[in-house]
Amino acid sequence: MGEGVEWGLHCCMNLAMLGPAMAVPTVRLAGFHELPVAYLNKQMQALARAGIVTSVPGRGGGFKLARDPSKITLMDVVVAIEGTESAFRCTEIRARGPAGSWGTVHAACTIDAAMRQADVAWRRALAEQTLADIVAAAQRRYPAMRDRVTAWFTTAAV
Amino acid sequence: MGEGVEWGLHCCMNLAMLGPAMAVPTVRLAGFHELPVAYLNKQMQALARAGIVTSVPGRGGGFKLARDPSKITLMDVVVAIEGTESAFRCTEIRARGPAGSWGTVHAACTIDAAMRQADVAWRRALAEQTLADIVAAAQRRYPAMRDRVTAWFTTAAV
DNA sequence: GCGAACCTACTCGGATATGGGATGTCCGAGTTCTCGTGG
DNA sequence: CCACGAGAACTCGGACATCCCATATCCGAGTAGGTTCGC
Repeated sequence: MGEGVEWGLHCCMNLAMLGPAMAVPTVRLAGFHELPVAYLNKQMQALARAGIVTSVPGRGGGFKLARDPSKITLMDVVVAIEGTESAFRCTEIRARGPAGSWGTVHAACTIDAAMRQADVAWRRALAEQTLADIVAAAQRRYPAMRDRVTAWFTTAAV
Repeated sequence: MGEGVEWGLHCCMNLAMLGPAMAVPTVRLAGFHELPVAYLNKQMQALARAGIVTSVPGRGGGFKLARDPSKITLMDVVVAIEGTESAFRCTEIRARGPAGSWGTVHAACTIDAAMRQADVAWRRALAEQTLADIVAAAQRRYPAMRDRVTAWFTTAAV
């Protein structure tokens, strides 16, 4: 799984804490975690295309969450950045070789079905957790987090 | 996810249908699905190292399942070939940047916990299914499968 | 003082290089079967 | 006919190339805000 997923999740988490009022440019989002600016921008574009964040162009622009954090699941973010394909991809090797002419290919591959079942379980687990849940959990452990984050992001750049 | 996982699963499935008596060389396993011989051999070595199959050297040798198919889970095969690392890897980007000095790092990352939870669900789904289950399911759809597979593998090479 | 036009700086957006890991290939060590030979 | 030994062929096992995608970077189009000029 790509590293950009982690970045996107953390950035979305920060945007969720900041609220939908202010737009944060990529430079600041990257600076908060010391990430490569241009590459993070690429991930943010993916999030924008998926409709998770909205981009505000021009001076004073940036990114902000497109909808309430309780309406954004981890699944949404992962799919937006990593793509919709499942980890396991059945290439139907049954069709190649001697067994290809046996007629067994006309129905679903048993192995593919099993792997797909596991993939569904994974997706379901991700879809059950929203950004709001994550923020709430973090807030429960570090009550001062939101204040410190908002303080840093609203402060003028160093 | 690597393509070798699919190959390894199908090969294990074939070995399960053939029974533990005969050892099948890589050439035949590859020929059944028209796969690159040497590269499949690499995957089989991984399965051997993991103790899923046992290798028989010398003429007439090959690979055979190390234990009963009901004792081999899909999880075992996937881990043997793909490795034990989970898809998502937390690099602790919280520690970098200004938030690194806030002391929030001393506890687990909330995002990592959520992703890990999904990963556990995936692994659990894979661990619940054994090779015997897969073979039984396939057999249920194509009752003649085992016979045809054994027939092909026991027949002298073309 | 007020408004408008211009200009600058800043932002996103997509097109463009680069490196590491999966993919693919090769040859050597070791074992087993086979064939020939002698008793 | 049987035992035995040398040979050959076949197998796994790991070391060696190659290709593709994730990573990383850059520059251009476009916009908001600040500035200046005119009234």
